[in-house]
Parts: sequence; C-alpha cells; structure tokens
Amino acid sequence: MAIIFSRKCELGIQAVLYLASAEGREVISSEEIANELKIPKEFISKILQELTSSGIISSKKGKMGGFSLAKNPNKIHLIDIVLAIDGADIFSKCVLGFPNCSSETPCPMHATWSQLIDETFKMLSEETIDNYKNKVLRKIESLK
Amino acid sequence: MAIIFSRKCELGIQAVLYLASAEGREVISSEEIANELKIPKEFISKILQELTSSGIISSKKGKMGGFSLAKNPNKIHLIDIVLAIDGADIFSKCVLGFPNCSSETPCPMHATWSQLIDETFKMLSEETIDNYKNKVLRKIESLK
DNA sequence: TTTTAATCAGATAAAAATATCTGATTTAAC
DNA sequence: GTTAAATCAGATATTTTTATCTGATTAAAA
Ligand code: SF4
Ligand code: SF4
Repeated sequence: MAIIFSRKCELGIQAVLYLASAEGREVISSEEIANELKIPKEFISKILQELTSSGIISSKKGKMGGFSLAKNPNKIHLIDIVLAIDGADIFSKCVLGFPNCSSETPCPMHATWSQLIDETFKMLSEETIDNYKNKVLRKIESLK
Repeated sequence: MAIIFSRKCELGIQAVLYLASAEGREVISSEEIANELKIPKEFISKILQELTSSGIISSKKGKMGGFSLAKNPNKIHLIDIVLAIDGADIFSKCVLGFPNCSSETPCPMHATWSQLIDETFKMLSEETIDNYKNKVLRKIESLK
C-alpha cells in the first residue's frame, strides 16, 4: 500500500503540513484535520497523539481544544516525523532483507542503494515543513 | 519490516540470485533454497511459483525436480523480479499517500522524490543478476 | 457548578501481509 | 506398473498493520 513510509507516517506528515498551513489560528481540532484529509477522526487522533508525545506538535485538552505545531515551522524537519513514527530502520537495514549484513563483502546493490537512501535522508533532514505548507495546502484543497 | 520491497520480493530476489549462483547444476529444489536462505520451504515455494508463472525462472516437476533460471543470467534484470512480485506502485504512487495527485501543482517533495525513485528504477533496470551472483553467494554462505 | 466539547488512553476489530498446511499432480527410478 | 520425491494449487492460520470503539479526563463556557 504505502511506498516507503507507513500509512501512519504518510498521514502524520500530511497532518503536520496541514497544521503548518493553518498558521495564525490557535489550535485545530482532530475532527477538522480528519475532514480535510478525508480520513477517519479516530485514526488521525492516534497519530496526532504519537506526534504530541514526541514533541513535534502540542495539544490543548478540553472544549475548544485541539492541536498545533510545537515549534516554528522552519524548525520542524520532515525527518523528525519519519523517525518519530517509522523509526530509523529504512535508513539502516539491508534492502534485500538479509539479516545482520556487515557490508564487509557488499553486494553490488549496496553502493547504489546506500547512496539513494542517504540522499533521501539528507533531503528529509534539510527540508523544513515551512517550505512545504502552501503547496500542500493547495493539494489538500484539491481533495474537496 | 521490509524497507521498500515486500518481504516476498526480498526473498524472491534472494532466491533468484541463489539460482544464478548455482550455475551448471540442472535444477535446485525448493528445500535447498529454503535451507540456504534460512526461510520456510513452504513460503519460498509460493514465491518460486509466482516467479515461475511470470517466466523468470522455470520449474521441473516430479522426482529430481526443482527450479532453474528461465534465461541467461545476463538477461534477467532485478526490475523483472520487483515488477513480478510487487508491481509498479512504488514507482508511480505519491510518496505522501495523497490519492490521485496529478502533480500539476507539485509539492516540494515531489521533485526530489521523483528523482530518487527514477534513479532506483534505472539501477534495477540496468543491473542484471549476473553482476550480483558471486557477491551474494558469499553473503548467503556467511549466513551458515 | 453544571454542561458540553474536546483530547487521551487503552482495548478491540478489521484488513492486509506473511507464513503454513494439505492434498493432488507429476515424473524419475525401481 | 508401483513407489517415492518433488512441484503445484488452493485453503487455512498467524502476525502485523491499519482502523475503530469506548470510557475517562480535561477545560471552556453557560
Ligand atoms: S551488501 Fe547487499 S546484502 Fe549486504 S546489506 Fe548491502 S544490500 Fe544487503
Ligand atoms: S506533488 Fe506531492 S502530493 Fe502530489 S504526488 Fe508528488 S509528492 Fe505526492
């Protein structure tokens, strides 16, 4: 189903981007996020909880509660979300599924794949969600 | 669990590489492959069946039966195995999981990711299993 | 202070992926 | 021809991932 990120991670990124695009407003309810992203409220709630406990977003309980970014959008990198939800496995494990390969006698796939995944890691680490929010907002609007 | 290929696909690649490394012998039984790769015989059998029906390997039934490459190892590309088992989704679907994105108003992730996945596709298409077999055989031996 | 609307936390359900079982079929060797 | 060893095909079981439900807690507003 998912390409390289888990579904949870995909939706986590989408949700954080949506929060970023709603700058200026205090908090956004999980219901609004669910409606905008066209996914069940309960599922995104679970994901938002994970992101809250890892410090990327913050939540306000009670009536008029909701979620907001925990820090400035130019301080949040995509890699933060990926690591919080999916962990670091994709950046370290063998792409062919061999257990405990030390890459002492690397197979020919190793070099190319290492380079690709390193570039991916670099991209995710460099890009802040600040750079993304407006374009993705348009994307979300096109879902309506 | 798996990075970008499904577990089936990982094991499919491993199995084809093992067949390639056993050049000269007529057929290899699924049991031998299972033992060498340290995975259940029944699971690899299912995968070998899929690869047989997609024409990458061929099988010989009955006593003394087993599997062998269907063509010269320099004619089999890694992409053949990936497409046969996992299909083309990873090369075309949105990495953020947005449905039907036409990339008319691409988000900033699009360009970088497209490039990375295109390079992956290119690598898988260019590399034949002939290039891989010896190194991977060493890898398999190190599992013992 | 009571009501209401929201998150939170943990349990549960459903779906998908992964793995295993069973029996039929095929073919080599006796 | 019979037996034995292998694939083949489809059903079933297990595990993991994805999704949903339920009830408790929190805090704003009446
Ligand atoms: S060398 Fe090959 S088998 Fe080893 S970790 Fe790298 S890709 Fe995997
Ligand atoms: S533009 Fe962005 S949202 Fe659209 S397919 Fe590309 S990565 Fe996905």
